[in-house]
Amino acid sequence: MNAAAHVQAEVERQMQVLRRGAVEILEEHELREKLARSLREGRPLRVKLGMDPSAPDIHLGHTVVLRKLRQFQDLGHQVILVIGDFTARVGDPTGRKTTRPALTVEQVRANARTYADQVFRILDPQRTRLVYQEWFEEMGFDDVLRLAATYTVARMLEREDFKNRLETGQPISLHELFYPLMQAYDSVALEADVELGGTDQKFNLLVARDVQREYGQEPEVALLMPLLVGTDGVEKMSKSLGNYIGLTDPPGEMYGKTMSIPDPLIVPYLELLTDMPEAEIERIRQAMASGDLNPRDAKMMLARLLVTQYHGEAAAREAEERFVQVFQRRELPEDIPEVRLEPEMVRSGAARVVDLLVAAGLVESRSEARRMVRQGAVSVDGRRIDDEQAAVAVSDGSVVRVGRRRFARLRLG
RNA sequence: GGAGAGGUACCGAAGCGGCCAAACGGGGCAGACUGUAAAUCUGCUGGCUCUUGCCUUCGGAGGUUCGAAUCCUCCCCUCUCCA
Repeated sequence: MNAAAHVQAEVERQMQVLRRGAVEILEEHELREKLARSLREGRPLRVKLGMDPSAPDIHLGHTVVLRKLRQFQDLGHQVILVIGDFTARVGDPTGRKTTRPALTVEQVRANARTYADQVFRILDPQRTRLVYQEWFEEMGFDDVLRLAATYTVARMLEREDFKNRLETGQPISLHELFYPLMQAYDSVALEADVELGGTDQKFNLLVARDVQREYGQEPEVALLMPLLVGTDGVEKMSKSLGNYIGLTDPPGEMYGKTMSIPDPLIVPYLELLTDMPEAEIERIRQAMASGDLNPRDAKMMLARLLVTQYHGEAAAREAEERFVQVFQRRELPEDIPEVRLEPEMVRSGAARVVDLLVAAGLVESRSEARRMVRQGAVSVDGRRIDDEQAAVAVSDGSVVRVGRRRFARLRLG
């Protein structure tokens, strides 16, 4: 095989890896050319990802793109993470019905640090550059105008977010129109070869290509990954919607949350969040469709893979055992948090339910405690309590349970 | 600069002097059913007391009234049309 053929084969191999899960690559042939040139010249591609430092906690939704970056790294390329410290002070309008609040410099820096910690659970630090948007600090007004001149209002309003907000009478602050331009300029400043983003970033990435051209650069390739649907099965995963699985969630929680996702999410999750080979995913998909595989078991496989990835195999095994014990067999977990009761709460071996629930921190208010009791969600030592006034017999080690998943073990004296 | 419309609980949205802690829908929580899936059914969804009431809540600050989410004044914010 000659050199050219080698390059060709390697390009195809890389393309196959990079295409997994991707919704769209703009343009695919450009990526091929860039990869080929990179191989010929021995120069890694500069792959850019902008990170919004307004939400410091990373969840599995973010990892879809991060994992793709990791694949680039494993193929020998260079990743540049742009902490959007400057744009965070502007506020990204993406997917928002209203304007995001601007952050202070201190908030942004603090968030960026916690962000970085989590990011390196996925990325290879050796092949990652972490940068702030320093180039904006020294831009003069003439530079800003030059940037602004690269785009027209009409084109800016093509963007769906803006269009929707305009049509539904939602406010759009003037400065928000600058966000796509600023993100685009990042690519100019870094001379990015490739930029990653969720499909919601499509507009921004397209603007970046245009703006790069305006500045005489070769446009970057935009690689769009799907937005991960959250545990509710409807909305995209996000912290504010509460439908997320956090990277730092403890093993048990990570396992449990995964088990609560709707069935249609199993395959996409396997595809986007694990390294399971595509052929195997396809087998699982068919087995579920034909009824040979209970989706629950596929989900358990998924949950185990995810917990293994972030907490190790031992933790995953343990999480699974606990899950089976508590939720499938409805037994008590081993590690119930203990709560010490004030002696005066217990009179002749009994205490009022409401007091118990509040003292154990299982409910947020006395009213909620009453509601829970009325709805039959409360049990003490396995006996359901249905009278909110009841004084319940408790002893050292008694277990109070609210609903399916809230427990407390009482300690007296 | 001018003329209108509007800001209600987690979200959407009724209410327009007392019967409003505030209809209805969504979401969330709990129960039944289950695979912590989906679908379905039922209930709950400000706090404190405990069922009688009390306290906080309807953009903000004042005011009128026995009594205001509802009326008045000023302020803040948003939208639409005109210039």
